[in-house]
Amino acid sequence: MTVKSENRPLRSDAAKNRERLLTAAGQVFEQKGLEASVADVARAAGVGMGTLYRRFPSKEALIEALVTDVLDATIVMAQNAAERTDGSGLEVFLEASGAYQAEHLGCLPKLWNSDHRMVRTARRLIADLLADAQFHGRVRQDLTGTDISMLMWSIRGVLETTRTSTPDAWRRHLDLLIAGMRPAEGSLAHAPLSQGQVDRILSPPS
Amino acid sequence: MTVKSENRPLRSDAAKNRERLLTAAGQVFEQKGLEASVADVARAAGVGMGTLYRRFPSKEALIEALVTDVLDATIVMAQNAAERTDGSGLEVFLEASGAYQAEHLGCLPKLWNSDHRMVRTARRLIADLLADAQFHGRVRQDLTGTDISMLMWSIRGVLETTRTSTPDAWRRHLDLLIAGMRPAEGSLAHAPLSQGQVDRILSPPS
Amino acid sequence: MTVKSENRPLRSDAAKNRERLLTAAGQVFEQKGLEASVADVARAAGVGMGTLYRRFPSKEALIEALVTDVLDATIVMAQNAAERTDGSGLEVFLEASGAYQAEHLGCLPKLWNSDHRMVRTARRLIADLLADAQFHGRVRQDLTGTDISMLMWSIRGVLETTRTSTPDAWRRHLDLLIAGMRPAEGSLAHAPLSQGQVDRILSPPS
Amino acid sequence: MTVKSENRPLRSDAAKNRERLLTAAGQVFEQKGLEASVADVARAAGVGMGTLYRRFPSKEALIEALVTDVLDATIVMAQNAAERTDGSGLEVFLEASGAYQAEHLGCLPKLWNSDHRMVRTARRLIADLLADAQFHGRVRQDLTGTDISMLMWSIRGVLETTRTSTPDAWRRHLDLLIAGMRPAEGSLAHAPLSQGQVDRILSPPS
DNA sequence: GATGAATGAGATTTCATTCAT
DNA sequence: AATGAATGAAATCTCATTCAT
Repeated sequence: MTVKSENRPLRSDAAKNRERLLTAAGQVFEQKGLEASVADVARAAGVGMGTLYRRFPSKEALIEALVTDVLDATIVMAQNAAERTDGSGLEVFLEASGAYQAEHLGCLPKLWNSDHRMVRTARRLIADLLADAQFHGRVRQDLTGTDISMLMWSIRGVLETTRTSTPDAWRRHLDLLIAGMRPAEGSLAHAPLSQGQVDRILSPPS
Repeated sequence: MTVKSENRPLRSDAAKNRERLLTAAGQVFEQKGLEASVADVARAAGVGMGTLYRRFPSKEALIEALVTDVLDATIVMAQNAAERTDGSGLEVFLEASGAYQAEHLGCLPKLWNSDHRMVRTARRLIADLLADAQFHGRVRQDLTGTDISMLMWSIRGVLETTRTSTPDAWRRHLDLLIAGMRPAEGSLAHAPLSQGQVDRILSPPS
Repeated sequence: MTVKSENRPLRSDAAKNRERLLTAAGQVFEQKGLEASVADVARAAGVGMGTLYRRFPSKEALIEALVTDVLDATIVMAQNAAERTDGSGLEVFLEASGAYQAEHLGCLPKLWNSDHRMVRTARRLIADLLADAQFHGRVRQDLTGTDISMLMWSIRGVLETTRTSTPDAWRRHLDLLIAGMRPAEGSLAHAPLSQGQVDRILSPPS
Repeated sequence: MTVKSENRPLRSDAAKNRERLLTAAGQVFEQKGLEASVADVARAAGVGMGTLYRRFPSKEALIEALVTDVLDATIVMAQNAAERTDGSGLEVFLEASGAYQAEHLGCLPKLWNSDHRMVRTARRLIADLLADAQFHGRVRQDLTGTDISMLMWSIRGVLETTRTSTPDAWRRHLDLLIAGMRPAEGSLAHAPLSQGQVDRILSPPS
């Protein structure tokens, strides 16, 4: 499900190196956390440091590429979920996206944290899923897109702690979250975040 | 709400420095994350490096002291909440503890993550609050203590991202979580974590 | 007489740096003692700290490499001395090894102190030299290999103090030691150390 | 056998602290080497750092005081040995002084290394013992006082390695040294050090 | 006079990044 | 284009010495 965002196609061996590096980075960061050294990544990928730095100009760029891959996949998952016609798309998406994240823990700490171009795309798709779920009466009317953003952070929080020992723990938590989303008497006590607030969270005015 | 666990009382100047260091550490780690250097902390506290290391034998110990302070406070909050007689103690506690964490973001990434002695104390108190809430019919019967543990990780996840820009965002998320805890038809799709699983998460067999 | 024990050969520039580091370390430690900083060594070698630590994973490893070089040479000297057919090999060896140590003072304090694999090899060769010398009647019968071990510690003791000012002083002391080894009436008042005792000295049971 | 060299007598509690510090320093340095921290010494002596620094202006001074104590005792031992009328004084002295050093390992590395005022006193006494031994024909005529100096460094070298595990090993080595000192055919191959050379060793022209 | 807390320079070690081969 | 050696700034931690209590 890895996707290249480059315009010019890479030479095939170069592309292969890129894949190997990303796979290795995912595994290494999953095991040792993002503090793992780039040398570890290069070794795991079986390439030299120079090759790594030829593909990715910095460690940060390498991590961002991992994030991009996950976002890419997320968008696809949202699009697939949109094909549901009974309003269950949102739930299907949340479960698919949770599963995908559980298998790509390497970049978890940076996920849903930065103002990635693709985050906005994903957000629009998710907003549609939410509207559809509300239209079908599957979730309460007072939910907004920003609530779903928080929900992603929430799942990430669970995954961060349960990562290794209990890789399916997040599913139980998602059950609880979905239960909370179901229509019910009254409305939530606090107002939702505005979209602008979330924007400011992701790219602080500095 | 800071509490000394030492046996011998510290000399007054030493105690003052200890407080200054913890405060400074909280602020520095809140701003720069736990990767901030201890030199930064010492400078912020206005003391030399040696003083920091006299009080805390390692960076890790310094962080743990921050965690301990939060856990200490959490236990007190749980005890206070237990005085509610209408089963609302759990909710009161979650809201109080969320507010406290939002003001002590410095040690967030290590919170609810390690097998601290006090975590077990807190867990017992929380289990009582949960049982009381269930007894009064305020929350669904199929919840267990481990669900509340995950709920804490979840809130931490939200706080981690919203920390600076939107310090109250977590409240809205807690609304959703509490809504999910309310009694409802059927039971959650997945089985809860066993206590043993959570134990293994916090202190992995290595 | 430096010998690489690595399996894969080093790239030429790396090998050159390795040599430069060992030479520099020998000189710096000789002048300032083993407490000299590794930064001093790196500077003397004209390389960065990172290079030093790429070659030697710790200061201790660097020192051990110096020791290994000396032991390597010592073994060769013992083997050469073994070609003597008149029983003078032991004396030839002691004088050669003394001279070599006098020129490699850098690692003196760690020499003959640790349970290096090569120490055991050297010990066997020296035991042969001793037996041969005894067979030819050049040294007293009640000497044992452990006496020669002590003799090495003894020469090291003299070198430690006379190192800089009087680099040949040890020769006079060796004269005295050899005189003491010559056959004579009676036997030495105290029993020799057992091999086990020396083993325990070099690798204490902890 | 500890001796004060101060002119003005110390107040009794001050003197007691001095003793406690020296005893503690001896033990700590014996166990951990001279790299042990002064805080370790202060703790072992049961006094504060301030007290230590009131008695001894620096770590170096503390070590020198240990050395002074040993030299003091050495002089006494040399004087006692001088009462022998059969020329055995030198041997008696060497054995007594070896035993004393074996029990005061704390300052071993600095012993016989520096140009202490008392070293010259000791040296004169030892020269007398040597002359007497030579007069009685117990040791060879071509020995000089500087040979005995080297002999002390030699024993120190043995003690440095055998310190803990085999506290009596040096006795066997002294047997060998004494055997080497006995009158024999011919003379030692190399010339002895001059007194000036030894002086330069102990206080290098810098 | 004694205490032990505070200091800060300096030691070892790591690692993102660059560059010679 | 690929390799991995070199770099050196920065991090954690120690410890001889000073100084407030």
